[in-house]
Amino acid sequence: MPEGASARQFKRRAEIIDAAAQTFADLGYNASSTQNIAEVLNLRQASLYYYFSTKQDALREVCLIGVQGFVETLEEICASDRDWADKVRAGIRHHLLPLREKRAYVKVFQRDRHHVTGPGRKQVGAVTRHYEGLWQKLIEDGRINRRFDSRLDARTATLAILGMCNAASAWLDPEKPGEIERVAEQFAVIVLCGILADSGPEKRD
Amino acid sequence: MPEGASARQFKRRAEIIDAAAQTFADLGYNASSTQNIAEVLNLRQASLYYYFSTKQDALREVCLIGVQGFVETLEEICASDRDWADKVRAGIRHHLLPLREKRAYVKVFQRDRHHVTGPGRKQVGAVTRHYEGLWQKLIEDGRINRRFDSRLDARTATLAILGMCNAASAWLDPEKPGEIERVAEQFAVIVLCGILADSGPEKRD
Amino acid sequence: MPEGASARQFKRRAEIIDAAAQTFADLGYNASSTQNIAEVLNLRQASLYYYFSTKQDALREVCLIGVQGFVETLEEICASDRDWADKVRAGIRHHLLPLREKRAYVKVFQRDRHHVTGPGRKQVGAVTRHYEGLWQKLIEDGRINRRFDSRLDARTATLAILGMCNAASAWLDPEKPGEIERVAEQFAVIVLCGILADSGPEKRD
Amino acid sequence: MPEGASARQFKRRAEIIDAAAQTFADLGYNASSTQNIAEVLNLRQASLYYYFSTKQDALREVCLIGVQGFVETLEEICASDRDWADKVRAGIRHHLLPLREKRAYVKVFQRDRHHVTGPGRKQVGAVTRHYEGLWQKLIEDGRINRRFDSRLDARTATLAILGMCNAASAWLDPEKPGEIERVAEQFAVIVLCGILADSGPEKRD
DNA sequence: AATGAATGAGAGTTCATTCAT
DNA sequence: CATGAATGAACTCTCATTCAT
Repeated sequence: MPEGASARQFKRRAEIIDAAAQTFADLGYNASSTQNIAEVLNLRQASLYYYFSTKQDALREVCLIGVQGFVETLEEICASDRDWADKVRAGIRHHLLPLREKRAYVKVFQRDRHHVTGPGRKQVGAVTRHYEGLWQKLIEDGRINRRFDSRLDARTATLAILGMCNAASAWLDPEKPGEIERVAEQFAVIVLCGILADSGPEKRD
Repeated sequence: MPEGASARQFKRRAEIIDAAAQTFADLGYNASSTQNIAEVLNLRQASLYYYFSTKQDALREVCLIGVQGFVETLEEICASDRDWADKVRAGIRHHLLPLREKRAYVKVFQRDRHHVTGPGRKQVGAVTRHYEGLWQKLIEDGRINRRFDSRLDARTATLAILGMCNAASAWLDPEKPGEIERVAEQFAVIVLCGILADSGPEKRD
Repeated sequence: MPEGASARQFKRRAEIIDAAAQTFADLGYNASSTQNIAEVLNLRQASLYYYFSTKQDALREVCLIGVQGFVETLEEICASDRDWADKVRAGIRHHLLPLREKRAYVKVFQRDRHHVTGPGRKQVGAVTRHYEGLWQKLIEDGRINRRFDSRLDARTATLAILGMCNAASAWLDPEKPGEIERVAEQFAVIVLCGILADSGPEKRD
Repeated sequence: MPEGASARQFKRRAEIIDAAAQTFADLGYNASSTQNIAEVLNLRQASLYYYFSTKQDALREVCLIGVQGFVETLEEICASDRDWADKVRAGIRHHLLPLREKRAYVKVFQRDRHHVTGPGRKQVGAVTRHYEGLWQKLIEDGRINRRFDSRLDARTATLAILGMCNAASAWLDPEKPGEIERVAEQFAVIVLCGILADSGPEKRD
């Protein structure tokens, strides 16, 4: 059954890339040797090259999997007819959710994407810029529609939100049930309302 | 003039470490070769070892310079008798200000500190934890004193703020006059008040 | 044939260590570069590291092979019920015999053992001390049983004998048939009877 | 006073060479760095080159000092009208005596002389061969005159004696009063009479 | 008489990669 | 599929040596 064989192959390949992602996430791309990856898999170094042709290639693939879905999801959110505040809340939530299924990939993308060279570089860069652009447009639109504070600079706010969210991949424990949702909600509250308490009649700050 | 000689030595050494910081900041610690550093200085690679004994050592020194002052400054801010909101605002501001004078050092500290090994590792870790602890206490105290939102989890808020601020070292242009202050103020507004506009009588969110 | 493969591996590794032993014996450990070793084998220098992980490691292995058997053989000799003189004679003989099969290893052990560092150091030191101890006990016992001269200091005599024998690895030509046995016998005569001729009735010296 | 200055210079130079000898003796020539030597003297590395022009040069000088006197002393002994046994005894004694005043030099000569290259090599080799030749002649003459055992091979016996004596530089403690003389006497007894006890009427071995 | 600064050469070691099996 | 063996390139680090001061 060639199909079954192919499926098995496919799965094995995924395991290899998974090990690469894990290793890159733990040690960083440059500090990871192919030896490190092979050890995780109980494989000899040379055997890896049956699955990818270059360490660089593995990085590119890990990064691409790491961004996969971000753009589409955010586009859907933006296209929906929710309130802007809700869009931001959902945006944050869906920025963190992938940590559950592919934390290593996301982490590697965020930290090591700059080490992608060759043709993959542009691709990765383009996706990144596109994603940031979507966020920026979301903020900007919300501001123009007077839903967001008029003093805001959309780009700066975007980078603030993304900085906040990206850092989470370094400390958030995705195994802990409900943790991702909790953190996402906290982030959303901070971003939307700030940390100041509503202090009765007096306007804040 | 022995003093002049010693001062010259000191200055030269600073230049070397500066080049290391610059290189690490640009390429990342592991992707930086000592050769790269030497080229910046118009020096042969071997000559670097007259100034530091190990690439690791250079990293350690860069990282320590990179954190220098953060703790002290934040301690002063916390100890002052300002309002909590002002403390947070000042904290953010002084987290970004060092980017002006030693951006490379700060960036390296933030991104490559985990690659410090040996005795320096503990030192760097301790400072980092101390700094985070100060922030967390600041938030927590503000919350207990009902100045900050009671729904806040202090640790999560802390990591949110620091994530936001740290990311700035990757994109903020410290050469642009007033930029740091502008970004700091934007961050402060977001963190304190959120991005929502005050929309008249209706309470937000 | 996995067994054949394994045997081939084993043999190849032995060749590598052999080349290391040869090179160390010729130039001394510190004056031998891994390059030197590689040249003997018609291999690129980097390829050596497929077989051992460190030059130090190679030295350790060479040294251990160099001492291998000495202790066991001497123990057997001591345990036999020969006369003490015969034991000494046999001890000398079996100290020299290994030069035939593994001269380089023995030479390296004798001259460069002090350059073994790390965990191997203790091991090598222990074996050495054990071997010396056996000799010393042999001499001491012979003296106590009035077979050896009562004026002897066992430790000094031991070191005298070993010094004499060890030096042989520097000049004795083990290729020459019968040479080892000839030298061993000469040494035994000297050690046991001294060089003075029996001059009739008058006692010597 | 130029003479006083010159004398001081001379003395200083001797100190430098002394430090080199000490270091070579402790670590071996190849494992000794000029840095090691400088440390002993509380001097910077570069300063050494005021006193010798090359590490090789230092080795050559140390070696030459290490052999100095051996040939002359042995020649005198051979030329004297003592009995052959006495000559051997004196030869051994005067082979060990220099350990008292210049142990490091002797040790380096014995172990590292082969690392002398260039013009010094021949010189060192010639002295060595001359010294060995004197011993060999001494033994041979004794044998021809029926004072030494007729079964002896002079060359082998020579190398046996020298091996025994040379090894002493590795373990003999020259600080201990009387130790050198004691060891020399033990060696002489062994070499001349052997270790067997005189067992009454029955001839030994 | 000594030093600070620098350098060229080379050493040991690591590593991604290849290829025949 | 996987491995053993090998390699070229690069890297960090050491060291003897030089030279202006």
